[in-house]
Amino acid sequence: MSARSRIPGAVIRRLPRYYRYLSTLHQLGIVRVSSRDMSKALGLTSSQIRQDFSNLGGLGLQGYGYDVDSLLKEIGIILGLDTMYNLIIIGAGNLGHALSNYQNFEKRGFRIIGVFDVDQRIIGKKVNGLTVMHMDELSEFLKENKADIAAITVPRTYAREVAEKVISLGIRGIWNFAPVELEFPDDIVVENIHLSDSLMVLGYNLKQEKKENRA
Amino acid sequence: MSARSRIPGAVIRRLPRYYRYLSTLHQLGIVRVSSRDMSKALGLTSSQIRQDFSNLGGLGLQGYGYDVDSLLKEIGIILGLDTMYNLIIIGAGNLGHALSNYQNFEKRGFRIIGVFDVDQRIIGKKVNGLTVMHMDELSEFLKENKADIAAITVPRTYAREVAEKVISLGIRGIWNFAPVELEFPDDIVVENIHLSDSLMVLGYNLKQEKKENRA
DNA sequence: TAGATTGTTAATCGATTAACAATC
DNA sequence: TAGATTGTTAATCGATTAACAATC
Repeated sequence: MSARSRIPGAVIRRLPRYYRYLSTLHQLGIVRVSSRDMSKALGLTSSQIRQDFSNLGGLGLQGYGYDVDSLLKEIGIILGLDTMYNLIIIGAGNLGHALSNYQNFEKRGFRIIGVFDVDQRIIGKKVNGLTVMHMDELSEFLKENKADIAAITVPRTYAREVAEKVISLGIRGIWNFAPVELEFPDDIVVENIHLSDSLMVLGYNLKQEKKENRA
Repeated sequence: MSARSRIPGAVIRRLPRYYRYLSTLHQLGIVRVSSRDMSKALGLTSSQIRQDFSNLGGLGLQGYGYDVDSLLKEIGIILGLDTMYNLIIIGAGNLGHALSNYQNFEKRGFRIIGVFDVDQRIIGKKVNGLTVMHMDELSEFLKENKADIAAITVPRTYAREVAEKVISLGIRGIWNFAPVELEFPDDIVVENIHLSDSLMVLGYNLKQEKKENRA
């Protein structure tokens, strides 16, 4: 059991942010960074940053700071960006289209290998070089192509059924965009993107902000 | 200072989920629900659910549970779903398009009133009944139309500049989809949707899951 | 060496869970 | 009344911050 297997969830969720910031520094040719520098740029305390990196193993050097390149590389390894994951997208509506066309994912090791829908008007059309297939072809497709993650961008009412289907076909990772809670056995990993939830929280915070300004 | 102004952030983030679940019950004609019922459906402890609702004010009834309709209504009020917010979308790429076409937002009190871009090939085209305008028209547009929130779906490198622009024109809410940290004065409210961050966390968790299964 | 900055320990803060008296 | 379930208090857990000795 390596130290890494106990990295707190809160830390893991910050790693992509560190990774992004360090990538920028790397591109700018900056070779060294202190927790204080990062603290200013990211709006976290330097204490938290050191605590976080300490969880990943001693990656810094006293009196010097952190070496940008090796820190970047290390975080990349922890996040598994050196691994290639295959994705399928279920639901070729607007959001499904948007995801299919997103170039950023490939750079991080996520490759979209198939897009599925049930709407005859879309099936056969091309999105980002991939032909949209009918859901009925999914089972065949997965026999010949290994997929790790299914992005679910179907309407709310179909989300559960679709998720159960892909899981029964051996997929373990669900990236859910439908506004429903999907609960599955522990060996299934689910990440939710609830757009309207986020918008509601934004609305709430705006309202609070206004109130405080009046007070 | 009402009790509500001190509702913890962690609770607020759960409210949309409660709201969604209660809406479903309402549609099914269910009039009553206990914290135990909700706990099973949502995968939270009943203790947490009672604690959460207790923060909102005593909304339940001992020995009975919660009245679905009044709880739904109350959470809606707290989240401000009775208020109408106007949104503009900056960046009419795939994601901007997807957001523009999303019908769900309007139901929750968020109305899209304008879509902007700088690409001449898109400007003038219609998305969901709105004509895409050039960024140069933004200032004029905002003089005649009040907007509360700007959704930023431009490439990473333009996100900061765009955010500063809309803030200078009086917008206080930023819904940021670009993979950058946007830090602003306290009176600006920012919600981030970092798609690739979420995907990286999903990848990490999948990897951990595999490891544990081997162990 | 002197100065800087990490890594770590301890203190604090906040969020979750457990337990149960209050009460419908 | 007896049974059920809330609301609340106290205990626990986890995450953040503060402080500083270790050390480059």
